[in-house]
Order: sequence, then structure tokens, then C-alpha cells
Amino acid sequence: MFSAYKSSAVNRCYEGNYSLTPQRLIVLEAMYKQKKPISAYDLRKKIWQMGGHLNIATIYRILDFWCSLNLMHRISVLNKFICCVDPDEKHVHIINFCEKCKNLIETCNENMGLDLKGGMQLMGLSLSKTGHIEIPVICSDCLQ
Amino acid sequence: MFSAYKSSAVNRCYEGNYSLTPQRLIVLEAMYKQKKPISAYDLRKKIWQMGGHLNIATIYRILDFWCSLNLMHRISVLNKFICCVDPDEKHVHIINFCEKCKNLIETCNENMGLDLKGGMQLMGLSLSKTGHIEIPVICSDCLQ
DNA sequence: TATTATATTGCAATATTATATCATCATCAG
DNA sequence: CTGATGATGATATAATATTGCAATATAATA
Repeated sequence: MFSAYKSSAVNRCYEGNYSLTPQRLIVLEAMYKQKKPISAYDLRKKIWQMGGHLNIATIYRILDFWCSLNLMHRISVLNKFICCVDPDEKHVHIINFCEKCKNLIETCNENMGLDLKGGMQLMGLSLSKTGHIEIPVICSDCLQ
Repeated sequence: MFSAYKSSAVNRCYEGNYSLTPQRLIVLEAMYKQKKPISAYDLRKKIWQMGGHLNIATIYRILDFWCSLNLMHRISVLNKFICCVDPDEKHVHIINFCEKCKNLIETCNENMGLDLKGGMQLMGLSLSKTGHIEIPVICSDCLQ
């Protein structure tokens, strides 16, 4: 439901004192409709089709904005963007990326039984707040 | 030591029946000298400085080649390439990427106490053979 | 409300990263 | 030698991303 997703967005903007501009809303809505990862340029086309117009630089800036608030993820292995499936999840977001069919299976480290903090401490590292983790996998469908 | 790294490369080529061409060696050597992640275009410059010349398409093809043999990694969050610090390591290669200083700390899942297989099985996934995992972190130096 | 400060967006140019196509060259088996 | 295969070179172009600055919108304050 878009309304739930949108209210997460509204809350983050309120908490962080960021303004929720029309352009940011346009991107939010277009991205929400988009169920697969999409490039910034394709998102621009999609917004055209929805009757809007945003400059490509603006689109990149706004995508970065939402990513920094964890409402979206930049899937770096694809150079594409996707809405976060559960923006209020407090664990580390994990994006399993099937190398064969290119589908994403998003979850969190807890659901995968992954103890990240322990491993990090061993190395003197701490997890960055904003990031997510992409794991290259073969999904069950592609395993035959 | 380059000789150890090179002999890993020679072995992989032999096992897989791939030819170790002069161009592939040039890339191997230039990359080995390079201690930080480098873009394909910057690598081309570096090869120029070493007195060689390789076409950009060739460079991309050869980088892909070495990545497929796990002698190098494509760091997708940076769109850059780096030599693998331990090409004979059989565990999953983990590249911790400091979001502040941009340095990489490479290790393997075992060293980090990360049980990846267990987590994958829970989700019906299996780890892809070729990939590595990039984790966004803050390193100890940057934590103040 | 009017004014100022700050943040955001639009625009245009450009930089950076990556791939496609096709010709040529090298290697190797028969 | 010859033909098949794989690798490389050359060129063009596609796809992704950023920069600098002007214009505009938003928020803060008088």
C-alpha cells in the first residue's frame, strides 16, 4: 500500500526536518509503482508517461535523498534503484540478487540468521548506518 | 609478491584451459602494482605510463576475465577494480568498504565469523560461485 | 505580511563508465 | 598449410552520473 509507504516517508522528513517537495513526492510515487529495479533514466521516462517532467540531475538528487533516508536502495551491482520493501525495519537490509534471473529477494540480516555485528567487531569495523548489503545468489527457481 | 600472485593466475589459466596472453599479463601486472581500486579508464592510463597500450574494450574484457577467475574483484559500489588479496582462499570473499575514507578491508566470511550458508538455506537460496560480498562499514580509523 | 536566508530544482554541458560491431591477428588441431 | 576458434584492435555509441550556476520554492524571522 502506497499510503503506508508514504507515511514512512513523511515521518522521516519530519524527523529530519527535510521538506517533502512535489518533486520528491513524484519520485516516491513513481518508484513505488515500479516493482523491479529501475535506472534513473528509465525512471525519468516513467515519470513522463505519468504526465510529469523532472530533470535527470534532479532525479539523481532525489533518488540519493530517499536512499539516504533508507526509503530506497541503490542496487550498485545493477546501477539501478528500488523501493525498500520494509523501510521501518531496523535491522540491516539485505538484498539477495539472483545472478541468473536478476530478481531481488530483499530481507534483513535477522531473517537470514546473519550475525553481522559480531563479525564486524572482530575486525574493528562498525556497520555504516545508511548502507545495505547485496549478496549474489542463485535463487530457488534458477537452481532447477 | 607478484610471483605468488602470478602463479595463482597461471594455475587458473592452466586448469581452465585459458590462454595467458601478453595483454592479460600486462593487466595482471599493472593491477598488481595498483594498491587501491582503479577504474578501467585509469588503468589504461597507468598502462600507458608503463609504456604499454591497450584498447579500452580489451581492458574491460580482460578485467572481466580475471574477475571470473577470482583473481580480481569488480567493486560495484565504486565501479572500480582491485586485485584479490588472497586468490586461493576458498571461502566467500568479503570486501568491507569504508564509506568515509573509501578504503577497503578484504577478508573472508570465516574470518568474520559469518555463517552465510545457513542463512541462505533458510531462504532457499544458494551462494553464487563467482561473486563476493561488499559490506559498507566505518573503519576503526574513521570512528575517531 | 514582508523580508531574508536556506534549500531545492532546472538547465546545459560534460564527465565517466560500459558495450556493440566488425575487422584483424594469433594459436592450435588436423 | 588450412580452417576453426578465440583474442584483440578500432571505432562508434550507449548508458550512467556529476558539475556549476541561475532561477525558484520553501522556511524562518522580523
